[in-house]
Amino acid sequence: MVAMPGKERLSKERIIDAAARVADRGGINAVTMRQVGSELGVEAMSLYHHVSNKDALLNELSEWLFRKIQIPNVDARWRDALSERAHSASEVLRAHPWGLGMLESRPQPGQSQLRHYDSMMGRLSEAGFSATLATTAFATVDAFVFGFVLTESTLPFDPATGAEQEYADEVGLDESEFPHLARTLGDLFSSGHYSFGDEFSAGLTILLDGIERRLLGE
Amino acid sequence: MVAMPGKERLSKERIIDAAARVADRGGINAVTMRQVGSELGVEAMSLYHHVSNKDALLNELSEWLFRKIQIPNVDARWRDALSERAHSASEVLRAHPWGLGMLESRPQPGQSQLRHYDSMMGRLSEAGFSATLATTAFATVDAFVFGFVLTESTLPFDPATGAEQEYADEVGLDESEFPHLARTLGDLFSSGHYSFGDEFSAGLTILLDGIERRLLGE
DNA sequence: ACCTGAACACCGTTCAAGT
DNA sequence: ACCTGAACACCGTTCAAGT
Repeated sequence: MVAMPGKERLSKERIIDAAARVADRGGINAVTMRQVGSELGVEAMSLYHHVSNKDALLNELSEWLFRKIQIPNVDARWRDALSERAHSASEVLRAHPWGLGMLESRPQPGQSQLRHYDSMMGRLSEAGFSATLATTAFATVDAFVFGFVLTESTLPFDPATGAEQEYADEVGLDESEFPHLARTLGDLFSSGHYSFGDEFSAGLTILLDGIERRLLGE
Repeated sequence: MVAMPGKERLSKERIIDAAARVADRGGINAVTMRQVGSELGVEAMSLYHHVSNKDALLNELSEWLFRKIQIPNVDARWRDALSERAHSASEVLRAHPWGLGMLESRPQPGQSQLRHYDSMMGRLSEAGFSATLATTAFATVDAFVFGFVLTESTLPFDPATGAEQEYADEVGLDESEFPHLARTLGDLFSSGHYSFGDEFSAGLTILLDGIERRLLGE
């Protein structure tokens, strides 16, 4: 048998990459053994020679994604380290929003997560954080990042395009039913350049300020 | 025909309640038309007389869940209002962790969400928040809550039982590979009563302190 | 008006069979 | 050693049929 054109050997790596492409196109529900197989020009059953089942494939996919989050520089000051982690994580998750839906059903922090924890605990303890405060700080920043991207992904407009106002107009919020909300939105848009995406750094700054205050008070 | 024992008339409400029970038992993936039907002693096809399809049912289920989050008292001070919202939301989501997985794939804030936004904007603007700061404050607290419960749900131990140490021992973290992490965990557990669940109020306090600082500085 | 059975195009997974 | 076809028990959904 001659090698077929465009048909390389299967491997775990190629399967995970294919699964990621399928998820990027159609969300996590599109990731079926049959779809991933067809992305590779192969029957679904062939995948079972390289991953033990679908659940294992999803675990690998989750690791694949979280490995993309950058580990902050060893020389970074604590504030930069937390901030870099937050920005890198939010970028990765924004590019692959299906990752959040996976978090809930995947168990266990994987190797890539542990490497992140370890590195961050190193930076923070060097900066004088107690074990407790370091844990709180990291957990809080991570929770904020995950939750923010999750919220963002449910918005009915794309925050990147700044179409917030068009959306609000379109919905035609009932002013008598939601007076406070209507006024707030009016105020936001009257400035002419409100973007929900900016809330990310605003929230992160509030968080880091809160952590700094706690650090100095310890 | 005589009414069958235990077989009341179907209704949208009964279907949503049944779907919630199925999700509580088996997670969101267990919510299939056939499973929900069988929970009600009825064929899957019968459901289509009351909900247009599965997607509509999941939207109703999402509304059902978010309606459970308490709207803070009108007289509450801003800090209490945000704190009550955070605690109520985290309780509801902790009791029904499948709700988070739904957020990502559900579009649109529903009526119950809008009511919350409106009420909170009312409390915050009375307390002197600008529209921008009010939005940032609410978005940040919500992101933190969602993200925290999401993180918590991926932990391999139940934070309510305080079995953190047993887990850490069991994993047998490689001290040479993750030295900082190992030391941090050692410090945490040496106090004898570390509980990850406590990170919630610790993080929330940091957040509220950060918001207060911003409010006074405006 | 409300419920159902059969049917269709999908799933994950097993297993025996091909090369 | 690696891939596949047929099969099984599941999905969501349609549609014609029952009461």
